[in-house]
Amino acid sequence: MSGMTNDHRRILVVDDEPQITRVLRTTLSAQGYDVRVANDGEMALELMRNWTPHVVVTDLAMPNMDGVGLCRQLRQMSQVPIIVLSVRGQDRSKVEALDAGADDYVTKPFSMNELLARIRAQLRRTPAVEEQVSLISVGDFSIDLDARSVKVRGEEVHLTPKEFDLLVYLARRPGKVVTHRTLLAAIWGPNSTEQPEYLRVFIGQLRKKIESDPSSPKYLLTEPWVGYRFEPGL
Amino acid sequence: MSGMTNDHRRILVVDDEPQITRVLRTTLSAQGYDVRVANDGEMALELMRNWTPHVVVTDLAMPNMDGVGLCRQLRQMSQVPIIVLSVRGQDRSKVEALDAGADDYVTKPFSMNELLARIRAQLRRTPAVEEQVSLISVGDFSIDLDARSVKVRGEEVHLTPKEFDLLVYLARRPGKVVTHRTLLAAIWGPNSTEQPEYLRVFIGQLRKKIESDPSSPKYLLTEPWVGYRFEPGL
DNA sequence: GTACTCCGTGAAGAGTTCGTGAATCTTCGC
DNA sequence: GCGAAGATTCACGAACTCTTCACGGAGTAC
Repeated sequence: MSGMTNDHRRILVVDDEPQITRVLRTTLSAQGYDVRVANDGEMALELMRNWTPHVVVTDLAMPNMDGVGLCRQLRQMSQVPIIVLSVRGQDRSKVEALDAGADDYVTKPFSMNELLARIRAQLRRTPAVEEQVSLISVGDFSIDLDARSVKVRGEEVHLTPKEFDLLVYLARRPGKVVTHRTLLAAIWGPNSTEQPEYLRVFIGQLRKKIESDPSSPKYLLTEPWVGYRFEPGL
Repeated sequence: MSGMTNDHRRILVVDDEPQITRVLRTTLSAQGYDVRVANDGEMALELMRNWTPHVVVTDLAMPNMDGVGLCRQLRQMSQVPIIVLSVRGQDRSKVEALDAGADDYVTKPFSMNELLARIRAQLRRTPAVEEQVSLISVGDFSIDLDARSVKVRGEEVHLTPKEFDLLVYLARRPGKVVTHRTLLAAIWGPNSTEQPEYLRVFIGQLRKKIESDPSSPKYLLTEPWVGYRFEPGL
């Protein structure tokens, strides 16, 4: 394992106790990881939408939303590995967290070497290849994730942030139907999965911008009662 | 997590102490897992070649080849998740095992509930083969679960959500008779098993769409007084 | 033959969802 | 503050799906 660089591996640390986050931030940064800290679950979810870490390390006991709740919410929008830290060593806590979507559970006090090894074990499973790909090229579309620009049939179109996120999510799964619920959770966060009005509006906006005939879409297709599907031309 | 069946999930237990293997085999089998036991590393590797389990649970201290060595060997041939059990709680042992390729490390004595939860967490990452398959291909049918599209004899047909769910449920059990009650519970939920009229209507719709001669069905067959049966052509 | 239950079909009505335009609210730079 | 861009909310017609009902045929028991 030694000799491998940890550069460009992003770790999100979630904890409300500053002394914990300070230690974790320092140690993980020294290992070459890219570290950001959230003080509670809400903040963590917010960060997730823009930053997409490779591993989430979270405390169990937190104000607003506890670690278990955070696991559930995260699992709605992402497959990111989650490591839960806690002073509680009972079976019940462990089982609850693991079944809520956590991948590992470490009891405090823990050795930093152990945590680092467990993080490495999780990172081994996520190839990080997807993140290196900054250019999605499917059919008539060419999407630059870094520049956040989109070209359709060679022509550049301007998309707002939400429109862009929506298109990227669908374009990464060409031909696959994505349910309303999944889309809402991925773009607007797990709490907003009740109002599908967003989708209708933004799909409409997107069609106006990327379809040659918005009234009979060719790329952004509706799957009635289920969700939407992206078909790259040819 | 409850309600999910563990059938056809295979777990390989590696330990040289009979009292441990006996307990693990009994408990895991009771959970519905398919369990096999190897008494040392050599035997484990031998089993791996023919059996391909979904998870390996191994002791650390063993004759011939210890758990760390086994991890290294397994990683040469497989990506199977490995959970290491050990009485040794030192950092060094944990770090060594995890860096050798183990995915989790549980210190003895451990709670069986915790181990079960950790096994579930690992299994979540490696979906069973049958679930990975997003394409059901039987006889004249080709059903893409992700795209929610159905092809019959090469021709694409559009199905509504309920029709699609119904067909998928039957197509996953080709040749088997599914009772009215089971079908209703599966598609409409357990509460709506009182009105079998739904079935007649939707089976009729499906036949109109997928049968070449809906009046004498070839695929969707009626089993009088029992239920329906799906026969893939040829 | 008669009565009964189950199955297939068609169609009508109800109920949801979808697409669209526009109004309102928020955010951010100047 | 002000204005512009984007995000959110609302309303309404259209399109689609689901549910319900009625009727006739097929099979079974007596």
